[in-house]
Amino acid sequence: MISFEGLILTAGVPIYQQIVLYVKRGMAAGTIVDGDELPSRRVLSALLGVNPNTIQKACRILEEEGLLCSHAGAKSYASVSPRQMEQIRRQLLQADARTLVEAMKQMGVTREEAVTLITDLWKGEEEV
Amino acid sequence: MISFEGLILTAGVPIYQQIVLYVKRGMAAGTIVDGDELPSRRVLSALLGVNPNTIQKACRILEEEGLLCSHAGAKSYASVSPRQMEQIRRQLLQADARTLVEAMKQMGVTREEAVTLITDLWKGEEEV
Amino acid sequence: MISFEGLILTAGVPIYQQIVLYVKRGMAAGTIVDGDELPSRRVLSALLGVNPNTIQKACRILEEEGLLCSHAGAKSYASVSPRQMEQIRRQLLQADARTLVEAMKQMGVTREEAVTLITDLWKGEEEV
Amino acid sequence: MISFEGLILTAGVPIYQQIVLYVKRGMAAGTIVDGDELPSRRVLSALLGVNPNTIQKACRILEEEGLLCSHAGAKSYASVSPRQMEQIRRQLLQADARTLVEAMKQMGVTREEAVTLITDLWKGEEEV
DNA sequence: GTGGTCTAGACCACC
DNA sequence: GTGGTCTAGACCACG
Repeated sequence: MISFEGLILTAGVPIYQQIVLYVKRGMAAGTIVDGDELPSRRVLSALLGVNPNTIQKACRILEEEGLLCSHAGAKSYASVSPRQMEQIRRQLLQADARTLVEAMKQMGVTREEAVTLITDLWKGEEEV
Repeated sequence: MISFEGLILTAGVPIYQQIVLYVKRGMAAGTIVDGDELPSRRVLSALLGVNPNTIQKACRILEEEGLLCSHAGAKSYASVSPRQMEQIRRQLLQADARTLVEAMKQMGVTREEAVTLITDLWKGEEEV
Repeated sequence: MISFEGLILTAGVPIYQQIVLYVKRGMAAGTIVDGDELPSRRVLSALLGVNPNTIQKACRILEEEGLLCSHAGAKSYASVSPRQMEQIRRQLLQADARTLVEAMKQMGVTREEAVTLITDLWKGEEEV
Repeated sequence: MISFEGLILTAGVPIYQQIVLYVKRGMAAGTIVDGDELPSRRVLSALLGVNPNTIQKACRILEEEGLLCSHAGAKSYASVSPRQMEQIRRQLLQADARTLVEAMKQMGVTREEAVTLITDLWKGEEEV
């Protein structure tokens, strides 16, 4: 069963997108593997405190991308091949890193400063 | 005069937020300093290819945060003290870095791998 | 025993409604008369390839309208008086005809054109 | 401006489908021609007493079928070629007539009886 | 119990 | 003012 404990919803960005991204990142990390069972719409909606319809939209998108397999009346399962996993991982890493680099450069931060900032934050979070 | 040449609008996220963030990052970088003049609503609207109302909304937000000083019928000027600049810089850097670290960790990326990814991307962009 | 051979399920409209309508039309046609036995839930479910719950819902509606008489653990029988049959027949015919006339008129079809269309289609189906 | 006065919403069938069908029938009848302006979402929603989102869904479907042309911030216009009009007309007429013939046959009505029913109803409505 | 759809109301970007 | 999107709640068919 896929766990959504680590998902912290942020205001201002569409909820269904956050759910889709969370699942994709889990697949990229290997936390979510092929055949994993997804909690039902109702359970997930209660767990995240959002409307079942919002969950449904996220699931529909994942299904259209071939990452989720769901049939009426039956449970839903993750459907991700090693090839897809690798592709997702690369895409997400590139997108995240690129966003940060763009922001840093625009703020006049040097590469060394950026790396220091990242490593410091990384260590700080590990202590928590 | 504040330049908006580096602003590349991304689809999916509110335009006025992108404008606000662009100005804030410029202030954090020192590119935009206290007293800098903002292009008129009309000019900016034409420059970015967006609706004047959208520009107006971004300006209103910046004004409410005390980062823009505008009087009716007159030009608008950046209003940022060294103390504000430092605060904005720290906030934005922390936010961006934290977002990346969270994403990387969720995807099971090690610190070394993340740093390598960042530095590589940084160099690659410099060549462009 | 009531036959359901002629029932062709259409997607998009609730199945239980289609079943109810099929039975009513059979009563209006005299194909289904008072005392006729209904196949069991299980058999009907298998015959139509539908969930037993859906069959159950259709039966409940017919029962509430007094057109079906079923006792726990026993078979179900059609319960329709000549008066009811005539009423159902008139209602359904009027409803169907009215729907068509409305549609035709809205599309600017003349009465002659409509009659020709109907008779042609009628003959065409008889050949099949 | 396209008029929706003749649209009477029926319960049990999706509202957006009824709206789509109404527009198509208008095109088939020549009542709605290429370039005709559609009332705004808000106006239509108030006129029909339904949610603007329901109107939006109907419009989206019409747009996907190439029968409506709408741009953000601008009015929406019907977009139907003579060829499309003829095609729609044929499809709708066939569908409506076929539905009626099936129903009538199932109820054991003869062709003559059906035609009489239709013509009588047609005259009756004309008097109204 | 499951997933899927329809209607509803609020918000956003744009003219 | 316009069209477009997101979230919400109720309902349906199904296993």
